Amino acid sequence: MMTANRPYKLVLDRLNGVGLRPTRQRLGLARLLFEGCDRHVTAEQLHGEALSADLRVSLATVYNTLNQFTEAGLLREVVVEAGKSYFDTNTSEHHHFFLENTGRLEDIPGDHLVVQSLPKAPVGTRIARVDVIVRLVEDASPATAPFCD
Amino acid sequence: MMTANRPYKLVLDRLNGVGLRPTRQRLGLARLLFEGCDRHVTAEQLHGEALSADLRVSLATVYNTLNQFTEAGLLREVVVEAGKSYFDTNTSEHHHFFLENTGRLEDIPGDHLVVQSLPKAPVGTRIARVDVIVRLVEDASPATAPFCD
DNA sequence: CGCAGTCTTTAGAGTTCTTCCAGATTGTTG
DNA sequence: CAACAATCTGGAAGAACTCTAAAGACTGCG
Repeated sequence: MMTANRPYKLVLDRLNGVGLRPTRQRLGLARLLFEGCDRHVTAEQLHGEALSADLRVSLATVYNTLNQFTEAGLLREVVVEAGKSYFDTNTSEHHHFFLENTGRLEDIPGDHLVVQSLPKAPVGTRIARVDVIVRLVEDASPATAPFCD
Repeated sequence: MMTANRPYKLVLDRLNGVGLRPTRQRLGLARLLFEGCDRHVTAEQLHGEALSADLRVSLATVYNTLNQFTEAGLLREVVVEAGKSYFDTNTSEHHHFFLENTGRLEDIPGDHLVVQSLPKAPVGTRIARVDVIVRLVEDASPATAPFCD
């Protein structure tokens, strides 16, 4: 009853949890990012959404916030195209489909993909992360619209 | 005996093979790229090398050439960092180590890495390529210098 | 060989994405 | 609520890349 009336509560806790001051801008952006299903956004996209949602925020702040959230482990950066960064709200270990035609990025569901027999890291280094991008191109038939992005 | 005295012959054939006019610039860049072992370079890097090698060529031409070689299948583009493109002279199917500290990109040798149980592509699409990046960070001990890049 | 005619190259301007800056604003703490 | 620090902002700056229009270099044909 109470929580239902306080939509900010969840994201607020999230910001406090990582020691980021809960400003109007950060709260608003966090709601856009974390309320609803997993998302993959660029800074420009998120900025556009923020303006549409009547959240006055500058592009510089969107960049700052995305980077801070990423450092704090709330987001994960995914690089698939030169000169563009995507931010993924799903920080668990998983991989991606990238639709080259449209620039859409999607999680590969479940554990449908396994990397077998990882090579050992060269001397003096250790593996920090393994990224797999499955690049897709549009086929003859039109794709169905997905729920999330 | 003869071929040993004509170092340009191999790259010349290569350019002719893909229908690119063998200009001084393209020949020079092709030699830097394809004579010697497999390489991973950025446009700026290659431009620097060209100048050091007394090959007068503009940065715009380096970009043009790298893109043309890629379209022709002589190179493969690899994206690992936001806002930077690497070009790989090894066009066969393989994956990469990326050393986050230094920005070095290296091939993962042999078939030491296998992607198991690829998910099926979403309706209306088909898989064009699968990229695997194993991201490394430097450990305590210093890494040994590699032969190629 | 020589000269169209076409393809390439080039310097510099332009684009896009992102970060930096310095001053104004906001959140927090006592 | 004052004071201090953290944050936000628009605009300038930067990095990587592409575009443009004019000059230069190959190639094929005569």
